[in-house]
Amino acid sequence: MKSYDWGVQVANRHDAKNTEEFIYRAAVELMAARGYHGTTLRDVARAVGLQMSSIYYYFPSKQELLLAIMRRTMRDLRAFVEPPISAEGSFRARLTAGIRAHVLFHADRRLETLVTDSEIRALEGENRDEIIALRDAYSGLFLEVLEAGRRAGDFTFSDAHVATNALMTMCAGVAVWYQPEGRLSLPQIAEEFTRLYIRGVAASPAQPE
Amino acid sequence: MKSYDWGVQVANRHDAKNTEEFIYRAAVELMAARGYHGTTLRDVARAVGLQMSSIYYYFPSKQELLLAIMRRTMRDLRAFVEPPISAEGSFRARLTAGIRAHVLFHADRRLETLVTDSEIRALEGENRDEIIALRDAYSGLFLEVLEAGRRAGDFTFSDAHVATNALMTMCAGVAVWYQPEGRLSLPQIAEEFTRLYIRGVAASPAQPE
Amino acid sequence: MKSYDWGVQVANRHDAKNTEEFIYRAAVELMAARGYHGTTLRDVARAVGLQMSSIYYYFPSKQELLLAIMRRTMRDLRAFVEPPISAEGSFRARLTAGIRAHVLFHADRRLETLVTDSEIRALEGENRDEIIALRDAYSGLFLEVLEAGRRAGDFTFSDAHVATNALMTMCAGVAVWYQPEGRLSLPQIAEEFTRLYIRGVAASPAQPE
Amino acid sequence: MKSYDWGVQVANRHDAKNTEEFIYRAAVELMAARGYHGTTLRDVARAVGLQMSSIYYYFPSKQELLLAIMRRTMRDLRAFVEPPISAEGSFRARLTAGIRAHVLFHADRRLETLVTDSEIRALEGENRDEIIALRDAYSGLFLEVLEAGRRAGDFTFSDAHVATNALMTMCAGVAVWYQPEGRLSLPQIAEEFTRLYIRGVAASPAQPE
DNA sequence: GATGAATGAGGTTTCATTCAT
DNA sequence: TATGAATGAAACCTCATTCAT
Repeated sequence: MKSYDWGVQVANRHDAKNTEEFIYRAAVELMAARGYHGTTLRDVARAVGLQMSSIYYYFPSKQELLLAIMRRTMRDLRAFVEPPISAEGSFRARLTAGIRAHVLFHADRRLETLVTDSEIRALEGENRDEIIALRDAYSGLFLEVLEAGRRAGDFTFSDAHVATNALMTMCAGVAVWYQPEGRLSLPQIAEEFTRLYIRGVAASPAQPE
Repeated sequence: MKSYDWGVQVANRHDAKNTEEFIYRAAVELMAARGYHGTTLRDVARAVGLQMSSIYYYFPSKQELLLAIMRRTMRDLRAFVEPPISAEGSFRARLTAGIRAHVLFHADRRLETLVTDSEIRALEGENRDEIIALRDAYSGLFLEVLEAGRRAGDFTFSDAHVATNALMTMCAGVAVWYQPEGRLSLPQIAEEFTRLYIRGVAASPAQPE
Repeated sequence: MKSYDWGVQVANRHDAKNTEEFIYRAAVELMAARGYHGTTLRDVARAVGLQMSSIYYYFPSKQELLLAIMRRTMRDLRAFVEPPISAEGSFRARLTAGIRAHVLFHADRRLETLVTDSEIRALEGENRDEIIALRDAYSGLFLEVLEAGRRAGDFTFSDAHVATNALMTMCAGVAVWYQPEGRLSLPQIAEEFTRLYIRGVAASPAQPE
Repeated sequence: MKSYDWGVQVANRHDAKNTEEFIYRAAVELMAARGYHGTTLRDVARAVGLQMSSIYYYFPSKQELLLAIMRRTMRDLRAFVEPPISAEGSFRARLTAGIRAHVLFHADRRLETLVTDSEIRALEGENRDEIIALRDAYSGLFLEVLEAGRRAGDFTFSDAHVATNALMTMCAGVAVWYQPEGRLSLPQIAEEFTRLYIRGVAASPAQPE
C-alpha cells in the first residue's frame, strides 16, 4: 500500500500537467535508457511532439534540463526518507525504516533515480559540486545512524563509510531492474533488502523491526 | 598479497606492451570517467599521442573498441572468480571465496569494470546481446550457489534473483569509489563486504569462512 | 553653443517620449556597438524591458527598424547641414559652415550616424538603394561646393570625388571616437577638422572664414 | 609602379598556394562585403567548394579565422609602412612617405584592411585587446611624426590625436571605394591624399616632398 | 499594448569515419 | 604504421518571426 504518489513515469501528454512537466518526463525516460550524452534534444523533442527549439522555451540548455531532474529528485528523495530515518526509536528501527523508504523511492521513481545516480559525471563545474553535496548530505543520514548505532553496540562493521556505500549502491540497483509487473511486490523487495542489510550489520541476530 | 597482475591502469606509453594496448588503456580511462558517449576518439587519440585516423588501424570502430574492453574484462573476471566459487567446499565457503574474488577484481581492475558495468546500454544490437549473455552467465555462478545453499539450509532469503542482484550491484560500487591509497586496504574491504553479505543471507549467525 | 537638440542617446525610459522611441534608442545603442547582425532583437527587448514579440507591435521587422534609424538620421542630417552649406556667401565660407555642421551632427548624434554610416551593407534590396541615394544626394552638397569653388579658383585638387570622399570619411571618424567628456570641446573639434580640410584644398593659404 | 606584391584578392583556387590560403581569401572577400556576423561559414565553405566541417581542419573557429586575417593584415601593414615613415629625412618628407605607403596598402589590400578596420568589435576578449594594441601601436607611428614635426615648427594643429585620427579614417576610406579599374590611378590617389593632408597640417604652404 | 508559446530555418561546432599516401 | 585531408551527419543552440489571447 503506497502512502505517496508522484504520478506515473510514462511520458504521456495526458498525464503531464503542463508542457514543461511533459518535457521533463520525456527527458527522464530517454536519459534513463541512453544516458545524458546518448540522448539528444532531438530525441526529447520528438518524444513530446515539439520542435527542438521549443525545448529551449522551457529549459535554457540540455545541461539545465539534467540539473532540474537531479535537483528535484534529490529534494524529493530527501523529503521522503528523512522523516522515517530521523524519527524517534532505536537505531535499528530507524535504519530499517530508512532503508525501506530508500528502496521504495528507488522503485517508485526508478527512472529519475537512475538518471540522478548515474549521470553525475555529465554535470559541469558548479552543477556537479551542487549535486554531489546534496548526495553526500543525503547519504550522511544513513552514515550517522550507522555510526551512532555502532557506538551504542547495535551494529558491527569495521568501516562506516564502506558500510554506507555498500548500502547506497546495493539499493540503487533496485532502480536498474525493478519492474512494477515483476515477480516480487514492492513491499516484498523492500523487506528483502532491509532484512539482508540489517542482518549483515546487526550486532545480534534478530529480525528487522 | 596479490595472486594476479594485469598491470596498472595508468595509460603510460612505457607500461603498454604495444600501441593497441596503449589505446585500450587510454579508452578505458576516459570512458570510465566520462562514459562511452562522453568520450570522443579525439580524446583517446590525444591521450596516446596519435592522430585520430591512426586509431582505426587498431580498432575498426569506436563501438568495437568498447566491445573489446567488455569482452576482455568479462573473460578475465570469469577466469578469476570461477575457480574459487566452483571449488570443493561448503556453499558458505564457496560464496565467501567468490565474493572475495569478485571484490578484489573490481578494485584491481576498477576502470575496466566500471566501463563494463555501466556502458552496456551503449552497445548496439548483437553486441549488447553478447555481453548481456556473458554477464548473466557470470552472475549465474553466484545465483547457483545461493540457491543450492538455500536448498541445503545454509542460506535464507526469499528471492534468489533479488539476492544476487543485491550482491552484484553492492560489489560493483567498489569500482566506483575504491582508491589504492585509501583508508582501508583491499583485503580489509573484501573482508568487510564478504562478512556483511554472508551474515545477511546466512541461515545461522556465523563468521564467513 | 548648441542650436539643436534631439535628446540624449542613453536609452532611459524616462527620457523617451514613448515606447517606440525607447525601442529606437535601444536599437541604436546596441547596433552602434555590435552592428546590425551582431545585435539580436532579444538584446533590444531586454534593454527596454519588453518581450521580444512586443517589438513587433512597433516595428514590423528587424530590417524595418534599421531602416527607420537610417531614414531619420539621413533626414535630420540633411536638414541640419543643408541651410549653412547652401547659404549665401563665398565657396570657402559655405564649405567651412558645411563641414562644421557635419562634424557637429556626427558628434551629437554619434550612435545614429555610426549605424547609418556602417550598416548600409545590412540593408536588403530596395532599402539599400533608397539609403544609398539619400547618402549620395547628401554628399553631393559638398561635391557641388567643391567643384564650383574649384572653377572659381578658390580650391585646388585633382579629383572632386576623391576630395569629397576624403572629407566624408574623415569626418565620419568623429562618430567613432568622440566622447562628450573628452579632452577637446565639440567646437574645438569642429574647428580643427574644418581648418585642416580647408587648408588642404584651399588655393591660397588662408584661415577658414 | 608597385614595389610589393601579395597577390590578388580574388579568391580563385588557381591563385591560392594551398587550401588554407584559399579559405583565408574567401573569408576576407565575404567578410569585407557582409561583415563578420553577416558571413556564415557555410558561405565560406561554398565559396571554396568544401564542406563546412572541412573549414575546421584549417581554422579552429570562425573567430580564429577573423583573428588570423587581422593579425596578418596588421603585420604586413606595419612592415610596409614603418620603413618609409621611419627613414632619415625631414618630418614632412617622412609623413609624406608614410601616408603614401598607407594609402597604397589600403588600396592594394583593400578587402583585408576593410575587414581589419571595421570588424574589431566582432573580436572577443583578449583577441580584441591584442588587435587594438597593434592598431594603436601602428597609428602611433604617425602620431610621433606629427608631434615631433609640430615641435620642430613644421606642422601646425591643435591636437595631435585628432589629427592622427583624421588621417587614419580619411585614408581608411580608400579601402571602401577604391577600384583598380577606376578613374584615377593608384599613384594619383596616393598623391591626392598626401597633398591634401600635408597642406592641411603644414606650417608653411609648400608642396609635399 | 503586450505577452506566452511555438516555430522553422539556420548558426557554429563536433563527431566518427574514410582513404590515398 | 601512421597520417593529412576531407566528409556528411548530427550535435546544441539562437534567430527572427508569428499568432492567439
